[in-house]
Amino acid sequence: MSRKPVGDKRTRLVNAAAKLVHEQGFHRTTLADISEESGVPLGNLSYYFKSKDAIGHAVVERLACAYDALRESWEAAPDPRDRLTSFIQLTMTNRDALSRSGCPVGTLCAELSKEGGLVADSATRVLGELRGWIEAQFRLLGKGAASADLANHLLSAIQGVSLLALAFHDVKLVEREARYLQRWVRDLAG
Amino acid sequence: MSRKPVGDKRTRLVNAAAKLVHEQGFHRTTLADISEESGVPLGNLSYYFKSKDAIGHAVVERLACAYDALRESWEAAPDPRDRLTSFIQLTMTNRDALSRSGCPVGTLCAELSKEGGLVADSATRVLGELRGWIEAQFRLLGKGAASADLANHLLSAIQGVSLLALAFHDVKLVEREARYLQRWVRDLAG
DNA sequence: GTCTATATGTGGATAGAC
DNA sequence: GTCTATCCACATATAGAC
Repeated sequence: MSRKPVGDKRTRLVNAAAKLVHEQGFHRTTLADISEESGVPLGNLSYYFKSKDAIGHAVVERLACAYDALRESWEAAPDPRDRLTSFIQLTMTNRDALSRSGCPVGTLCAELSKEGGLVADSATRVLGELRGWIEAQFRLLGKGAASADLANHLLSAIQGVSLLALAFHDVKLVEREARYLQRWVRDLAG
Repeated sequence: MSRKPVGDKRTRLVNAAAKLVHEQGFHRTTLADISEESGVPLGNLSYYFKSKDAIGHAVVERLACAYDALRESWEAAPDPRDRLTSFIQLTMTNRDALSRSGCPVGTLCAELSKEGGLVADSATRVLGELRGWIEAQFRLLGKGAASADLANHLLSAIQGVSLLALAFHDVKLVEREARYLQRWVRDLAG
């Protein structure tokens, strides 16, 4: 019952692809890059994925699962305000990666939404699920019909500061905006 | 003194490249695309630009000039609050293009900042000039040391909503966030 | 299932005639 | 200055041995 280095090859491929796509973007990441990073020979990729888009889709599915798990952990808190605080705290925790490579979902949407396609659509869906969850928290806070706008506003702020942090390579931007948003959530009437 | 269709070839090339880069992104735009869009034969591009990066740089310079002109027009208003309102109004005016292709500067930064290089740096500089101008308006409003944070907050909101509008292909997002920000600027104490 | 070798297409850049 | 034809590198995808 011997075990290979880290998980099965499919998992290693998706992990490698996720890392590279986040750091370099989807177009700039080649199958050769993924092969090297994962240690799986180039020609073997096609056994696990029939195309580069299929790898991209698997990467997005992996992100979707990660966000599912995060939301579940945030829901351990009974107060929706605390849940939103946890969400904002995530960007604070990841501020180094954000200022280096941006938001893994947001930059993917920005890069691929212009051309459309399966990967772009699934990345947008991940963003949409997150937005829906945020909106639900505002609803629980009694914001009613304004909840959708508030969710878009919060997600915009997070995505926007991630983009600025990436462009200016400035961690402090995330720190300051996160503090700003934490106050904003705390001070919301309701 | 006969005249060619629209301006000299160099200008036509940059205009075509700007349009395509905005709509498709930098990597996905090929020299062949630019050749076709501009009507300038492929092999002739090298006479005007020595590389694709040189074209990208010219496109960003064109954007920088456009924003210079915009800021100058906004400064016709003596009240900094009105100037900021004009800035926010710009995204409202361009909401259709934003929801189709995102912010011309922001998406370029998102795409290229991960790899660095001349084009990424100049795109970031355009964003920085805009940020500096916004900060100056807040300073004129007496916001003092908080002006930098306020500028980053406003620019983040604009960039964030542009990204969401692009991902979800939803014009209404821009309309609602613009209204939100207009109120925010109007209600700022000072 | 795993891998080497390669086919096929495309993109950026250039050579050189006019 | 302008344009046609082409080179070369590289990326995706596949063929087929083991």
